[in-house]
Amino acid sequence: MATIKQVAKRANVSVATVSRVMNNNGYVSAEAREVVERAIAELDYAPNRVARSLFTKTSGLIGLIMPDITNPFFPQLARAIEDVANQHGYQVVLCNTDEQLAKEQSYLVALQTMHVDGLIITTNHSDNPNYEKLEVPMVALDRIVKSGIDAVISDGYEGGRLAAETLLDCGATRLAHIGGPEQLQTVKRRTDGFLDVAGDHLVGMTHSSFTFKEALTAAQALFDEHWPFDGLFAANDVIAAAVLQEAVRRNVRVPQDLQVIGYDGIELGEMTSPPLTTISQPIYEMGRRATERLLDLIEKKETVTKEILLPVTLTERQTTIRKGHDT
Amino acid sequence: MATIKQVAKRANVSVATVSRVMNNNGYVSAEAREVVERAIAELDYAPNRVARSLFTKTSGLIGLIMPDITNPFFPQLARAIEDVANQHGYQVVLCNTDEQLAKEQSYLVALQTMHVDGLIITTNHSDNPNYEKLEVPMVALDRIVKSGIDAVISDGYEGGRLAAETLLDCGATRLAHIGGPEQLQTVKRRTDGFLDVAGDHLVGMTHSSFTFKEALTAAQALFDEHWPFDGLFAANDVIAAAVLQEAVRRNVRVPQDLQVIGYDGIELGEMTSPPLTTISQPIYEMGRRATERLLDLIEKKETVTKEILLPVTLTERQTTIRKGHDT
DNA sequence: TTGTAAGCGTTATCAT
DNA sequence: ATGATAACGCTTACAA
Repeated sequence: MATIKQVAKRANVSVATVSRVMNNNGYVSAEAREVVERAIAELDYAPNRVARSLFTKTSGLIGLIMPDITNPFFPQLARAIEDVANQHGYQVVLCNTDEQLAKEQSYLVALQTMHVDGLIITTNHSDNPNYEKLEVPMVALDRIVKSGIDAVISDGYEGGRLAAETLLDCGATRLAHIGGPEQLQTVKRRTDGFLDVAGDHLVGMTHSSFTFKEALTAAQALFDEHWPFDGLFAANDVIAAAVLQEAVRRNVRVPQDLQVIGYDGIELGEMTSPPLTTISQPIYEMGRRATERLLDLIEKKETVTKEILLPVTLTERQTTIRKGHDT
Repeated sequence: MATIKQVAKRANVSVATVSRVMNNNGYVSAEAREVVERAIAELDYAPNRVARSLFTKTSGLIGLIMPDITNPFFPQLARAIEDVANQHGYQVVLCNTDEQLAKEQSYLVALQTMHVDGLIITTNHSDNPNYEKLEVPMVALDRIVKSGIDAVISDGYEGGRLAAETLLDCGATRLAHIGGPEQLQTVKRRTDGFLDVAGDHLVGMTHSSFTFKEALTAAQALFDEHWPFDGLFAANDVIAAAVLQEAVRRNVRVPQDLQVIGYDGIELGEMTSPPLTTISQPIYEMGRRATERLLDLIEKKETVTKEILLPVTLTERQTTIRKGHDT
């Protein structure tokens, strides 16, 4: 790799001039610009970002901290983040924490020492003190944060309500629910919204992690203990898929005997049989907004902290039966 | 963030001494070491990796170039790569190319100028000339590469054979196949293996991209034009899921009327109804091996190029019916 | 055993 | 309009 010095030499100018034409600042004559540009092209020169970083204290790097990219909710988020980062000339460093504080800490110092320009955090410990003393711009994504950290989330409470309303609307009268991990605030809101609308119609409920295996166990338990019910809301699409599978195993017909609504709107929902009705979060957009917000924080030095709340929508597929209804 | 200079001052030694204790090289007295370590602790000092990079010409960064993290095959791979990278003190930079050459190029220069220590490439253009002139260690993953680039792949040809053998073993006599994108060498091998064993039993075949939507269209066409068949091999699990969905739409019972085998062994296969029998690639292990190989290239300066071929296995779930058989 | 200083490739200040 | 040069924070000869 050529250096700025070699370019300068070849162009018969000083490194300062080369730097000026590259960064388009300061005065530089037309002729100078031309020779320099030729030299750059000839040497196939690209400035060393490490050296530049050392001086400017910016790296063009964004740290992305998530529990596990393998969880099907996160790839879309990561994609959105990487897309807009890339459009703005940033790269993203992927970190999987498995929600372990220790891993998170160690990533944090690694990222800090490599001078990342910003952080996007989709992890739970965002209320832990380490974040505050970090002097790096950051935004929390799909996580609620107490302190003055920016956040973008979608409206889980409304999503839960919408699920219950839809089920009722579709003629279900005996409702069941499988909630997510109880320590996840954003997920708990879905349950809260659902419960508030379901009221007395609720006949059974349990909780599960977001792994398919555990979801299957939870679904089995729910069927064992609370069947019959004719409408079920799952806290995410993976859990809903488990319910669907358990239903066929028990010869429960979906949607005729049991209507099911999932949550998230990940691609998996299209692939189940039958395709899953679900409450869709605007996943890609959440990632996009979070990144745009982060870039504002970085580049415009914005200082007021903001919380962005995005709406969710009902995606009707074939695990519910819409009946005619007023309104 | 404290600097080495501040540490030196506080410890009353030179920066060289501080550097020596941090890197554990050169002579340093016990007392010196102690004061320095105390100073480091007190100042909460961590060395600036950018500055270190500038000198050492290594960044601790690995570039991961993939088509699209959103494609369900890749997250597991990414996870494996990130895991082992992290265990060895490296971070990974995620790049989505959508198989577009232009994007790939621009990532390549970005990564190069930031001095990544190595590259893992799961993309198609790996035979393009840009890679060769890059002087960065790299390994191709799930891609076959002509030139002298290391690669880790799994045995697609054998996988295809295994699928056909299994279907035949399970009593299927009229076989169908949906292949993947034809330009993907590793995917084409699955088809080759399948066809070689299926022989005259093949009654119909088509191709599809790996998006669910297109797979559904392909499945419909296959049913329309070639039904009846009683054994189907899909080039990946997403396509198989589409087949399953189309089968229920047509009241074709799986596995009684039609047995289905997918390919990849992604989690999706557990979530379909019924759960999908599939040819599993050792996805995590592929990522692991690729990264370990890359680290060898980086750290041990290995120079002979190697191709690592991993075996695939049959994962029997419920879309096939194993009959008793000899051997 | 320890310190001084050069150098890594940039950018920006200050002369000229 | 251009060129020297200090500085960014670190590592490593080389000297002491």
